[in-house]
Amino acid sequence: MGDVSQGLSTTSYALLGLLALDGDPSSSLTGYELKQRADRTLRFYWVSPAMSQVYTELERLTGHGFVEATEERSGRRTSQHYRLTADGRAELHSWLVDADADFPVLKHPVALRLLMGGLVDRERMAQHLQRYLDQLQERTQELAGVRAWLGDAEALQYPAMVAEWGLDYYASETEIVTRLVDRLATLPPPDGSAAG
Amino acid sequence: MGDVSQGLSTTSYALLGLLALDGDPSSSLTGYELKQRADRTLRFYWVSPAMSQVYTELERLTGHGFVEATEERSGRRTSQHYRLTADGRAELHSWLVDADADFPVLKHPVALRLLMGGLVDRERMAQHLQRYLDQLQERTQELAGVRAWLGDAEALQYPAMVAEWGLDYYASETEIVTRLVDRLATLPPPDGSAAG
DNA sequence: TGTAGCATGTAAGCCGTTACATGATTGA
DNA sequence: TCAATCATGTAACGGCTTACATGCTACA
Repeated sequence: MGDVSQGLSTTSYALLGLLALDGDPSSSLTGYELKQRADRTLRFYWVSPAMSQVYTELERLTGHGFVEATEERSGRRTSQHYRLTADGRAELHSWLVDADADFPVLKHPVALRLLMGGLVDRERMAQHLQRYLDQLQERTQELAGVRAWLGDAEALQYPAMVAEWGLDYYASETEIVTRLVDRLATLPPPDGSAAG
Repeated sequence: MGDVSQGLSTTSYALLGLLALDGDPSSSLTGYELKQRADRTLRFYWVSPAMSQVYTELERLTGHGFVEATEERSGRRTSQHYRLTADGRAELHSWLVDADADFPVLKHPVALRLLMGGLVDRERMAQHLQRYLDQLQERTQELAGVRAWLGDAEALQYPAMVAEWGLDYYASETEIVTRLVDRLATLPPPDGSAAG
């Protein structure tokens, strides 16, 4: 049973986790609903996979026996509802317990541009950072909405903790970038290196 | 010439940027050296591509005319040294100026596990977080080394800024996670939800 | 003599995206 | 009746990794 324990991608486990988190154990979700859950939480500190990827993963997980589908019908429209199996729950549990979590990977296009700040004028770099600050604010509001929606129920205390972690992170990032903008403004003149 | 301006991946631009940053404009790097530069800086806020990927990108960039290779020979060993072309510099510049930078993507396996913290016992989660704190400290030391190595030369002030950004981020993350560990310790009992 | 580092590549394959294709249901 | 949302998939392809393969050079 447990011999395929290393075969799943992290995204697979993430989706398995979303199914496990969804209230009572007998509840089931469509691929579409799962994608919505992912958009709501997963995307802030992992990725929200594309719809097509969600369906692909659900099929893979079904093949492993970690989820099972039941076809439901309303009118002439059928949809697959997926539910975590006991095997799936065990697999998820052993992943949570065993695996050495990788160090987080940050793909930060803004930092990447700042690295090469010497190639463009300061104003332009400041604009990039300013735009990033705006985006950070948007994101913060979105995540604050998620946090509020999670409420204070004990069943959701871990998701709530993660959401707060994200909010703390955004706050810190906002501070850092604000300081960077100030610092850019008081930088010594760029000595004309911007030319090719 | 400029009609392929949207064709490069961010990693390509990152490598182009490393070539541009490498001291005097006439300097050139081997793929191997470029990979070392990437390991030193890029990996903290982007990714350090695999060797094979570095060579692939260099070939692609050569095809676009953004870098050019010269074969150098020492003993009976030959190696390709790559240098940014004027076109490459222009391409990089227009990317720095034009492109709307994407919002950063964070792939955070530790946060992902904490999300499902309710499925395992608190001790286990605390151990994950503690291990993450240790890794953060290692990373901080590595990045502090990079920051020191960059020095205070004006030519490297932007890379230095980015390194400091990273250090601030690690410091903030360390604080947040430390608080989380404390909070886990004082959490109400897990009410036995860990069973299947 | 042998190992670590320098240096370059090819092949296979996974993960994930975008684009495309289809059709039902709800509500304005 | 039209648009938005629900719902499900396939095809093509890009980016990146691991594993494999090769050979030189410096040094202990």
